[in-house]
Amino acid sequence: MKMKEVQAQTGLSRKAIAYYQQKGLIEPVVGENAYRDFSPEQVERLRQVAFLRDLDLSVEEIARVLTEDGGQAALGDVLRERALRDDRQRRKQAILEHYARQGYSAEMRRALDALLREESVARRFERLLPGTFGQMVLVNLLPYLQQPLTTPAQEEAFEQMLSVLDDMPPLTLPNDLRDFVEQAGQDMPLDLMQKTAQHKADAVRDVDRWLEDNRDMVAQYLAWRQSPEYEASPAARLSQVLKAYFDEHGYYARVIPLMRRLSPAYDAYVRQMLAANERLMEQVPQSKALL
Amino acid sequence: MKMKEVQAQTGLSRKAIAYYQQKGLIEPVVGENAYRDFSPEQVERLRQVAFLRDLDLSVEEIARVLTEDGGQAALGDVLRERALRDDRQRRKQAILEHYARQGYSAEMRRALDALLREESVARRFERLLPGTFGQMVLVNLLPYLQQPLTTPAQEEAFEQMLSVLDDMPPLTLPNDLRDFVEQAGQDMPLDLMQKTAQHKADAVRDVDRWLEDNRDMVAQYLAWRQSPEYEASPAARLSQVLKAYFDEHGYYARVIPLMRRLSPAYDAYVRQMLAANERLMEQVPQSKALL
DNA sequence: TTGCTCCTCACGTCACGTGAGGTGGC
DNA sequence: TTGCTCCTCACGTCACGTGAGGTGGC
Repeated sequence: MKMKEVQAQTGLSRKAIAYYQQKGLIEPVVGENAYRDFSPEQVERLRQVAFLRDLDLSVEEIARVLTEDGGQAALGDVLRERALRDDRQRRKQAILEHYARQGYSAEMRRALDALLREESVARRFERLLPGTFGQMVLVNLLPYLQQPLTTPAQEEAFEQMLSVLDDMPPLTLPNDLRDFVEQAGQDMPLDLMQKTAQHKADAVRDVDRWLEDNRDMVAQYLAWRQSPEYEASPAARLSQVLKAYFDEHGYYARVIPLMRRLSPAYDAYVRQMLAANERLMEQVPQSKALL
Repeated sequence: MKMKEVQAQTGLSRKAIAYYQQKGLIEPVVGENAYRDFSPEQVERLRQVAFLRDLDLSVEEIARVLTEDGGQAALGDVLRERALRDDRQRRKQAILEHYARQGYSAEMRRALDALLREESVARRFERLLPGTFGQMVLVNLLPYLQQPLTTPAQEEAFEQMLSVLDDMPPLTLPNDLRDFVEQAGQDMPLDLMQKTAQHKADAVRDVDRWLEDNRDMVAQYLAWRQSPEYEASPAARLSQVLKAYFDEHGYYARVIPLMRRLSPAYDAYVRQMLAANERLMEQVPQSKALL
């Protein structure tokens, strides 16, 4: 099939098609006269490209979504990124409405700064930890990023954190683990993640009480974690891969300390968590086996 | 104040500042050595530019918003455009989620096509009729644009309509009328417009009944329309200016007929409206004076 | 002289659009 | 030969970023 026909069938322009070819989305046969020849499958693919472009996916996102392998996971990533972005968009709209009514104020500027910090950190984590992970890690940090930075030292810590994140390579999972994560993430909407993070923060603030209230669950969890089923499950491997990744690229050694410097509240949270961990070891000695 | 200091105070980059200067947002004094010198007022203005850019307004939008005269109206325009855009965004997100679950289907393509038609018409009306007007005209057409186009003739009518709209010059109102429109539009959120349009369509479908139910209101309205207060009000002038604009640029002569060709439902609506008008003249003879 | 500030090009990004000028097919 | 299809440059868009290479101020 030649150019004109393909344009008619897909609704795409000559230039758009050439551009998608240049970006590697299709590889038509190029004849001796330099004419392109498109197979029906390529036309179908172009139809999909047009559809996804019309939904505002970037060409690069489309390339990821339309690969045989991991397309579903890539689509999940896009969907989740969009959900977060739309949420920020709404909050920006609210600030703008506020501005329309009251004019510029330093307070609005601070609110926007927090939003922008959130945005830049979000983008980094999306790059590093695709899929549900990026979001989970992010959701744990977001509440602390929303507080205003008051000292230059805090701002510097923030900038340093960004550049550390920029220097980290993205986590790449073997195909089976990636699919496992994607599956697990399917039923994990954003608000549930946020609730879980909140719940964890609450638990950490008063471990003894939490242990009291959840004794059975803790026992079950520990049993599972030490069971052969767990050892054989993708979850176990995933956990190891993650730990190794975070260790190797200085997440614990560099990112966490910078977060603690820029947010006193996060610092307090980490200290509570460390203390909580110790209490857990004391109260539930079997948990030591998890280290 | 020199470059470095301005960058520090505003958080803007050297290049961003130069770009805003090039676009005419600020005009610093340029000395003999080609060094720029910024006044405190210009720095304050740059702060506002930075704020609005961070809220994703384009530089051109910012230029309109930050003019002495009509800035408030321009900001209102931006706000309303964003509200419509966000709404379309959400519907795109819904289609994408649908795609993620079920894969590509012709039905989804049709739904998206309707959305895109809406988008391109919306953009045209935003250009032609800024402020609340564009939205009001648009909201009246949207329900009909959402239906699928089944014949090539309908698609052609749509394309022609777009090019007619592209050839129309934007309506420019004198300052006082523009401010009047902006004031009136303040308390007119989108959903109210949609309800009003729906109510009008219902009324037109059964005029006699509507006249019956609203006899008092109609009488009051007619009295007002013929009162000297109305004649002296901005509303009267506005109505004349609008009619002249629509007449002169072929809205009645070209756009409406094309809409009727592309949407049978709209055609029916227009015919009902014409009939309703005649009934109105019969039943309420005073209404003829409005012609 | 040195280190810092500031300047002006020039080129790149993203997803194409808009021609200009030329060739191939029927 | 004519009209149509297809091609390859080249340049533009938006809001800057990233240098390179040069000058001014203290």
